[in-house]
Amino acid sequence: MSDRKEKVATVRRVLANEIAQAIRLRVYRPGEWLRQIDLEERFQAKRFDVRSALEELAVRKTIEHVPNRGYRVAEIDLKTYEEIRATRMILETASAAAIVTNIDDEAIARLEELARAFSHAVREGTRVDQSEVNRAFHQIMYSFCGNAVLEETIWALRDRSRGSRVTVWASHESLLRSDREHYEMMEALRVRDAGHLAAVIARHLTRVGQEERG
Amino acid sequence: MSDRKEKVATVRRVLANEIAQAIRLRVYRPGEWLRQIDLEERFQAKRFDVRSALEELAVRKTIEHVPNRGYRVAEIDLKTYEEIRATRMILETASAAAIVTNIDDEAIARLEELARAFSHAVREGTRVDQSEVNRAFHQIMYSFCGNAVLEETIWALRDRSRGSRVTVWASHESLLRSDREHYEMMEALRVRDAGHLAAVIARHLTRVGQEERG
DNA sequence: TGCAACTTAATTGGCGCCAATATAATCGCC
DNA sequence: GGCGATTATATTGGCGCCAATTAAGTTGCA
Repeated sequence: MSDRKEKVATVRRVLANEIAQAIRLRVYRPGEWLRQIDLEERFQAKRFDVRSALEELAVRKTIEHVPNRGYRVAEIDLKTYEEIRATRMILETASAAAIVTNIDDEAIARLEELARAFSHAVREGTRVDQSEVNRAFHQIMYSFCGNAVLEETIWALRDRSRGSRVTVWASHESLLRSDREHYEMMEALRVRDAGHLAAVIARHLTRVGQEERG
Repeated sequence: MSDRKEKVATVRRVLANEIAQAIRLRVYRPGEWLRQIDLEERFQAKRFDVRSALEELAVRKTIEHVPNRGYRVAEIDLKTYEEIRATRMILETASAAAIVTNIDDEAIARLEELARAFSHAVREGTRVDQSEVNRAFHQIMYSFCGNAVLEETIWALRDRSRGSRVTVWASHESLLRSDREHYEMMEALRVRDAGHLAAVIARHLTRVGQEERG
């Protein structure tokens, strides 16, 4: 409508997101150094833009900056991981109420699709496939919390916890449980049961944290 | 202890914090343009560092970047302000429980001091004095939530909401209420009443939001 | 006098060069 | 042959220049 808040997609912003995606896709793994020359070639970008993008990601804590050494994919320690998990727990369970009131049937249908896609990925997909489908599912769900800032904050935290060396789904059993929980979440959404939705989300996050230690 | 996670204070990071502080102190007001040449002189920094610092603040959403126009102090709209408030509400009330269990007498004594300093600032200080003392009070309190990530997240949101054009304490009456609430929070801390602490925090945030509209 | 086109001034931002630094390789000594 | 010192190589990062862009100022015309 108005030209007020037009989001300007600068080169560095786009590049930062591309690199962030590559990190999610495990092209670059936690602890790995991101050499500027490689990035220049891979993304066909100028050196300056690469540096800007890396700086942006460092501010977002996706990567870590070591002066005169460069940038590497953040490798978060267990303590920080637990802290992120706890903070996510607070925000994600709190958003359940708003999601339940705002969600519509069309969105639930899209979630249904993604839940099935996840079931499929569990059987024949790669870890990355599973992770991306799972991401898409939650992206739709949280987009209905009706609070852009809350949404951003949740995703900032989720992206940060990617830096964990431990795999998110440690066992195949936990993958199957995540799978079932997607359907359980949708059931809670259909009957507009905020408490139930929050409970499923909490259970999911708790489980992930516990498997780590065990 | 270990040299592992040594926080490196680069020039740009220090400068970014200095500029952020200047914004908090209302040296630069919401909507105002930050000219790079001015910043160079004021902070005795090289142009490149100024630009890096501005980029960092833009990523942190403290300022806003308009290509070929420059950077200006973010001027958040009412909707975003409300969203930040709602998110803060979630996080800050949720941290009450941990604060209550972790706080010690020495910290409460320091809070007592700051609460008195605030009372004093209400009577004879400037808006900025009041704001900074208030900030110090909450900084100590939230530092006892035992979760560095949660703490960071809370402060990121608080700093973002500074960009609001509306004054935080609209009336003198609301200032007095904030003043009283500091003592009420300490009382809750002394008797280890998490519920009460959360309630005071919630009341404070709700009130601030309501005065805006009214 | 008001408005539009043009000129001038101020400001931002892309970019490449090279010095500073870290890492790897080589060499020499024990 | 192992290990420390030294040289060579690779990589990062500070910085200044100038083109591109925008804003301000000025002139001319209706």
